[in-house]
Amino acid sequence: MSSQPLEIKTHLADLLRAALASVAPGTTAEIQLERPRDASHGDFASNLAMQLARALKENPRKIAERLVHELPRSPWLLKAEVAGAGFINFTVAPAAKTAVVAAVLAKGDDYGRGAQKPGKLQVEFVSANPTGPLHVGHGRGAAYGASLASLLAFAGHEVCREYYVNDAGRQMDILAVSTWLRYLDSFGEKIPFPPNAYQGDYVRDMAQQVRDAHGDRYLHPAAAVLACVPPADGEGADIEAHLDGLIAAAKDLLGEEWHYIHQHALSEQLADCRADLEEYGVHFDCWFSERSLYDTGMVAKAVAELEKRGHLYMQDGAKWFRSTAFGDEKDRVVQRENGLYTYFASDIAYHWNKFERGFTRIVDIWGADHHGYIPRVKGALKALDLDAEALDVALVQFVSLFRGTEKVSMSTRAGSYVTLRELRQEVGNDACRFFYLLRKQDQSLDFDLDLAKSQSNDNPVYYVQYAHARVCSVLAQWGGDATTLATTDLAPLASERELALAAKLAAFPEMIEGAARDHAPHSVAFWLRDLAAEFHAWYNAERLLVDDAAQKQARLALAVAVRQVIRNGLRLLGVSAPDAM
RNA sequence: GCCCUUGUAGCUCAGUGGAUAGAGCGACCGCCUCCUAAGCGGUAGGUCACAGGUUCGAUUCCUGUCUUGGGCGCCA
Repeated sequence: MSSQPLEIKTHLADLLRAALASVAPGTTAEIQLERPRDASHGDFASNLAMQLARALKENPRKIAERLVHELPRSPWLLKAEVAGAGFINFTVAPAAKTAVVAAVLAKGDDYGRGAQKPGKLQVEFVSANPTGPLHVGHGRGAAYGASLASLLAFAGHEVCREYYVNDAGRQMDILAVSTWLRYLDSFGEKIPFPPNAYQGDYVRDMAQQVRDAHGDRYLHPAAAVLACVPPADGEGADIEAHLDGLIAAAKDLLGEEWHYIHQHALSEQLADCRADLEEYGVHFDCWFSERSLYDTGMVAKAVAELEKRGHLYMQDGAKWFRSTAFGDEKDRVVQRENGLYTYFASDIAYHWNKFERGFTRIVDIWGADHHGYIPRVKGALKALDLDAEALDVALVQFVSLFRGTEKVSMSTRAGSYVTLRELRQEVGNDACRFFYLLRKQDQSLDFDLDLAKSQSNDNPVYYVQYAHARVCSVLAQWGGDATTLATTDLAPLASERELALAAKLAAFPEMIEGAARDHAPHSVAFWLRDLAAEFHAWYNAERLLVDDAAQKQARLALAVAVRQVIRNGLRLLGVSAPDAM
C-alpha cells in the first residue's frame, strides 16, 4: 500500500502531466479531472485532449489516444481509455477507492477540513433592527449566514461572525416612542396610536415592564405630548411627520429619562433576538454597535475623509457623496439638511472600520431589497482607497410564508407576522435550518407551514438523519468498539455499491471546497441527501452484520465512515445527527 | 422607464462550456420470517422560455424578445 492512497486524483493528474510533457513538450494546460456521473465512464474523466485540440490543431480523439499511450504505468490505475469526443476515462483499482474509509476514520471530525488559508474573513449577517421579534425572513438569513460561516471556517478560513446592531437610527426611536405611548395608554392618557409605530404586543409588554419598575415616573398628560405635534390626519397630514413630532415631544418632555425608555426597549429586544438565535444554533463572535461609530467619532471621521478627498459637495443644504464617480447611478446624501448623518454615512464608517480591524475578506449578507445599495457602499470604499473587491455581498431573497395555499401577509410595523420562534416551535430547529438551505439563497423561497408540519416525516432532513441513526443502530447490535475499525482490512469491500459509496466519501473534501468557494451551503445539503440515498440503497441491498468476520468488519468500517461524513456535513448546517430516531 | 433577478419533468427545485440533463414530491407497479419500511427497487413523465451569436462542443457564456419577482427616499 502506498502511503498516499487518498491522493488518487492528484496521482492521476501527475500521470496526465507526464503524458502531456511527452506528447506535446512545452505545452501547458490545466489538468481537469471530474468524476463522471455515469459509471460506465470510469471513475475519473479528463477533457485534456479536447482542451488541446485547438492549440495542437489536431483531432481531440487522436490527441487522447497519444496521451493514453504515453501515460506512465501505475499500480493504482487499472484502465485508461479514450471515449466520446475525446475524453480520457480512468478506472482505478478498488484499493484506491476504499482507502478513503481508513482516512475518514483516522481524521474523524476533521475529515474534509481544508488546509489553513491566509487572511481574516468576516461574515456579517442577520443584523436585523432590534425593534421586535425576528421573523421568518431573518431565519433564512441566519440559517444561510451561520452555515456559510461554518463552511468557510471548515474550508480553512479564519472566520469572524458578526451582527451589526442598528441601535442609532430612527427605527429605534420609533420603538422607544411606541413603548412610551403604550405606557401612557396604560395610565389612561388618550393618544391615538400611530399606524406607523410598532404595533406588536411585545411593545405593550415592555410598557408594562417600565410601569412595574418605575410607576408613573414617565407619565405626562396627553395634551402636553400632543401640544406641538403635527396632526396625524386631516388636510395635508403627514403620518411620518406626526410620528417624528411624537418622538421630539418625548425627548423634550422626558429629557434624560428618554434614554431609559430607549435603552430598555433596545436591550429587551436585543436580548430576545440573541436568545432566539442561540436556541436556533446561530452564534456570533461580535455584536457591533452602530451607535459606537457615532460615539467614537468614526462617522464624522469617515465623512471628513471623503470631504478631504474631494468626493463631497453641498446641495439643497445637504452634504452629498459623488457616488456616480464610482459607478453608482445617482449621488447620495451622507448628511441631511437637519445636520443628521444618514444611515449610509454610518455604513461607510462601518465598512471602513471592518478594514481597519484587519479583515481581508468581508462577506455581507443582506436582504435582497438592499441590492441597489451595493454600488454606493463599494463606491465609498473605492473613494477611501479601500479594496472594494474584498467585499462580497450575498443577497438573501424573500421568504413567503404560506399556510396551505394561502399566503400569510406580513408586516413588521403592524406586528402581524410569524416569528422565527413560532416557526422553530412548529417545524423544529433541524427541519427549519435544513429546509431553508434546500433553496439557493438568492432565489425567493415559498415556505409552506402546513406542508413543513404535515410532511415533517418526509422532510429530507429526517432522511439524512435516519441514515446516521441507522449506522448507530447497527453498531449497537454489533456491540463492538467502533474505534477498532480504523485499521480494518478493506479488501472485502468489492461490490459496485460499496466502491461507489467509498468514492462518494472521497469526494467530500472537494464538495466542501467548492461549496465554500461558491458561498453555497445549500450544495452541502443536497450532497448529504445524495450520500444518504446511496447509503440507504446499500443498506437495503446488503446485510452489514454477516457471519464472515472480515466482510462484516469491512462493511462496518464503511458504515462508520458514512456516519462520520454525514455528521461532519450536518454539523456545518447546524443540524443535529441523532443516534436514534 | 432604468437596474437587478427568474424561466429546466404534473408540482417544488438542483445542476453543468462536454458524453444519454438529475433529485424530492405526486402518479403507477412491487419489496418487511431479515441490522429501524422515517427505508428500498421499478415504470411513466423534458424542444433546459424563444430566436440569433461565440465555440471542436451551449441547457450553461453573449445579444435580443417574451416572462417571474424585487429595487429605484435627505428611510433603515
